[in-house]
Amino acid sequence: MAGKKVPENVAIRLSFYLRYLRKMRKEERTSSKRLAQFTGESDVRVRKDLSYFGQFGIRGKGYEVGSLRENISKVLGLNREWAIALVGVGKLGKALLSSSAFKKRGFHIQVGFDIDPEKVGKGIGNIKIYHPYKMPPIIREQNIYMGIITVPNEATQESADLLIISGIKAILNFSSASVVVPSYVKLKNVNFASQLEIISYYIVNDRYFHPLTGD
Amino acid sequence: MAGKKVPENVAIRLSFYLRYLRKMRKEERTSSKRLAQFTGESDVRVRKDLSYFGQFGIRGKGYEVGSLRENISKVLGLNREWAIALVGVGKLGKALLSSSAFKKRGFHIQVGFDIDPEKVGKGIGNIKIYHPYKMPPIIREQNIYMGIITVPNEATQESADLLIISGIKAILNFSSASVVVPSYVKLKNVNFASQLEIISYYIVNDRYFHPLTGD
DNA sequence: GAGTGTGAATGTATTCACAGCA
DNA sequence: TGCTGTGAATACATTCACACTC
Repeated sequence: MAGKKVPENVAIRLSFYLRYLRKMRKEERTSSKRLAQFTGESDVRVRKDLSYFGQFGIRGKGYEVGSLRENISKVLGLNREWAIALVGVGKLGKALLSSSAFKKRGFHIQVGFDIDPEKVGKGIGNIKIYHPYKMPPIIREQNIYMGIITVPNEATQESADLLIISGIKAILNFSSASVVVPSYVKLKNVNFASQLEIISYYIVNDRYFHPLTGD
Repeated sequence: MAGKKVPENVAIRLSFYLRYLRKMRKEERTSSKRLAQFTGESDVRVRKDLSYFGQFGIRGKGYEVGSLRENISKVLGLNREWAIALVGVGKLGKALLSSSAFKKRGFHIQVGFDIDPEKVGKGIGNIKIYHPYKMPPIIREQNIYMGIITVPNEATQESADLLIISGIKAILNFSSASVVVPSYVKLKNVNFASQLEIISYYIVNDRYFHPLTGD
């Protein structure tokens, strides 16, 4: 927005600030200090992060909760509804479908795809399941920009390819296979095993590195 | 390990390198260039990342796949089995239980906890479900260091607290509620809604930022 | 010649220190 | 006085350039 260099992963922090602000339905005002405490950041960092996108506070007073919530939402692109396609309606897919966290934030899984003939044609909740070959027309018609992949590893790349030719803009990949996408498509990998590997690294390296001498 | 300053999130990249090396069961040798291509990094970065932990390659030749795989595994603490406790055996919890990705990497979900009387006492696959009040003795006896939380938001903090008094060292939190943990406990949040918010940010900001002039 | 390993240089993110406003 | 907002200083991560070894 402003002409500043915006740090690469400010988005994840904004998302955290927002989570705090959403809880504060009661309070009128808050401060960078309180935001910081809650999110585990420093107060300067909170102010700096916000400053990349505008001047949302009042000097001496703090931030007005409601308007800050609005402003951050706008920066994150959450002042609208997002329609989502789910590819792979297995256990994980179904778990995501039933998650209320999405709907509350304006993310609507609107259609599902699966090759299982048992599932195709049926509906789960109020979404319909189609065979993947129907992706392009359906995704185009419904103005869907985001896709979630929860298929077995072997099917990951082809699922991504189908989403891409359907005109999707971003993919959230839950499979542990890696995917290649053209640079104009945003890809985010959420690999559960990787998460545990990282945790493992932190645990064992705390053992190697002496707790007092630091690194 | 060595006296170098190790970058904060080298672990996630190591985890990616490893994924590539695991696929290469056939090949004997590889190079930083090929690792880079596959993982979307630069070859220098690959070499630098590896150099923080030792000298694993041969000048002029490259890396021996098997030994590099071993070395990275050791750095990540994957040359052992990790026992895991699962708190919350709902849809997501069950999806994780049935995921083969964990077992293959030495992560074993060994026990589950849930307050639902329907589930307590029964087993799913070959793990048993207990009431949460049993956490401390069970986790201690079974040498469990990692906990995964997949409970509703309201129950998140108390689940974490129980894990912590049971002596857990690290927590992977799938709930969208934020948790406070003492500094000696590693916490990793995997919040699905956050992931989508970040994607949303990338999509809308690509619109603001001109595609050619860059940022 | 091919490819690793690494100090030095550059680029990016964070923190400091303080000016400015309610 | 209290708290935001921000240029300047510092710390950190990445990339460059090249010495080194097979």
